[in-house]
Amino acid sequence: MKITTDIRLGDSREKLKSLPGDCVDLIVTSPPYADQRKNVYGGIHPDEYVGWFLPVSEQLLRVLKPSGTFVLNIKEKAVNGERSTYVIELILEMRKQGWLWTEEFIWHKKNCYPGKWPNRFRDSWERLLQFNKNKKFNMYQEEVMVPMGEWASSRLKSLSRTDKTRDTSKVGSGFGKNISNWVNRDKAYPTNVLHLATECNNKNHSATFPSALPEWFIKLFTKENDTVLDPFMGSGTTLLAANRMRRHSIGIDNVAEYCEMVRSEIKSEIDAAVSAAVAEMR
Amino acid sequence: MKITTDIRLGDSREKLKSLPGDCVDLIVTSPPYADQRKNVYGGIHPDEYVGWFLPVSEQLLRVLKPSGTFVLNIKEKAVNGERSTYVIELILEMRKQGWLWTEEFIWHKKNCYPGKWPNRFRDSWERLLQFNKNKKFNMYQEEVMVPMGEWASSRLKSLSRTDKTRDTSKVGSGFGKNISNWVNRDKAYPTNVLHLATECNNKNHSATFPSALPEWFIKLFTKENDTVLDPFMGSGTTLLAANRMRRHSIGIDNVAEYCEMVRSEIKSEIDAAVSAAVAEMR
DNA sequence: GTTCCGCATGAATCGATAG
DNA sequence: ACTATCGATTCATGCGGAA
Repeated sequence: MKITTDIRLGDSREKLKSLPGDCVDLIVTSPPYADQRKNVYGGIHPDEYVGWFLPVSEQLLRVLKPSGTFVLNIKEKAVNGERSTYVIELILEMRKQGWLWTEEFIWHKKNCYPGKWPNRFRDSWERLLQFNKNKKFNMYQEEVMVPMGEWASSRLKSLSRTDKTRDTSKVGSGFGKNISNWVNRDKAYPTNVLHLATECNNKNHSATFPSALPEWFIKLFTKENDTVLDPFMGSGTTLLAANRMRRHSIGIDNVAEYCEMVRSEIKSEIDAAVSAAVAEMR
Repeated sequence: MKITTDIRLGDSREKLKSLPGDCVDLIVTSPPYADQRKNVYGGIHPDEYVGWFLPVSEQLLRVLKPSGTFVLNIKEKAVNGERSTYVIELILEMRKQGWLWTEEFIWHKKNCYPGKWPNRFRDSWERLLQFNKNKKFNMYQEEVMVPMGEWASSRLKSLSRTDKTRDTSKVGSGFGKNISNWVNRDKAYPTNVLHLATECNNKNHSATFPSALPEWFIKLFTKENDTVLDPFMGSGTTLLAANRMRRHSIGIDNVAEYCEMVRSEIKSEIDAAVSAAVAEMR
């Protein structure tokens, strides 16, 4: 079966209306955060953020299948010495729309942004909010547990020197990591904390999150030939992962060159996969 | 100077009223979670939790010094397949009381409780909500620094051209302004994710948090002879840490045997410390 | 083939200064 | 008073080329 990739240029609030209802198995997205990435997107004021997002989530509720899942990657910024409240307000408002707030995963960023301030430390985590339409939804835990071997080993391969140093050190009042516990363990049960680095090596375009992030949720919440939607596609990390994993995908973005770029990357990945397959058959 | 430990038996909502205003430098507490530890605290229904807690936080706002900090360890439980919203509602209500929601730390539990559910993974993190009265508060960041990654030594050995030339003319982050600050630096500031085990060395008492947790916040937000308060003392982890670190402490609990137990543990720790000091002097 | 080293860059935040 | 812009501060990672 051919895997389709549907990329649409435009504002999600409008473009989503053209999709039929109950057509998507998984939504993974990272919308522009309030007042961030102004150069690319407009930049939404924190006070207006909830009102700006609710029309989108209303449409997402419509297009998601009853068995589907919505994963929202977001983090509130610190303004004037205080954390903004628009994210937690959004959770409350989305529940009024009919969403169930099923879970909150944590993305623990290994390499967070540097900086120093008199009243706070570096922010090294983001929220991964899970929403569902029903209490019953598709979840293929085994799929994540099997690749959990890869997951754990790739995590160990890059077990950074810093992690090791801080393990043994008593400085910092006994805080430290003990990831080495994972060695020699075949299967690991995942938890709701994901420990990943941001990919900061993208050439021209800022990747929102590492591809391991959507990959993990795609494995967990979909099977082959299901459909994944990202209404704020950006550089297309979610769509590329979906395509590689043989899931159909729909992406929406209001920046034309992003749409073009993702289209051509998808195409070149397909071409590469085809020629690899051909080479193997000979 | 003698370090005092003040343990009071009773309900926090009442007992806190007997404390003078602006007398506490740091509050660290882990209140009974909704509907849990029923046997001990009677259990508060999730729907009533906010209303139950607000009179306490109102008193805490009164007794905390303007330069002080309130650290609240809490996590919503999953009820009926959904995460309860009482924690985020509490944040919004406490802001109405006058609290600033300064930061949300994550306690990433190394070895969380094993288990498996059809629709969720193990919960391996808890919230550590930081509240303050003022934008300016005491914070001793140097006290909790962690060893820096090894990359630093090689980098500083030969200051790379990028570090020297990188300036704000490029988009975004301006590194390379004051590299001289970095020479001979071997420690880095921590982040807002705390990664430590759920050690419960309290043999037969309801497990709260590991002592490393209050220790870290006591280091960060107080100095010697400051005063630490735990309005839900339980087995006294916070008070014991404060006492060891030579901070005065106040603990409140409505279970008489907890109060007795903490008193006697504090006493035996002091006795042990005294005899160790005497032995050293001989 | 490994390991090592140099390199670029990231959803940042605060305070001061300017309009 | 209130917003907009600018400067200062700060780590850790994965990649690619070299040893």
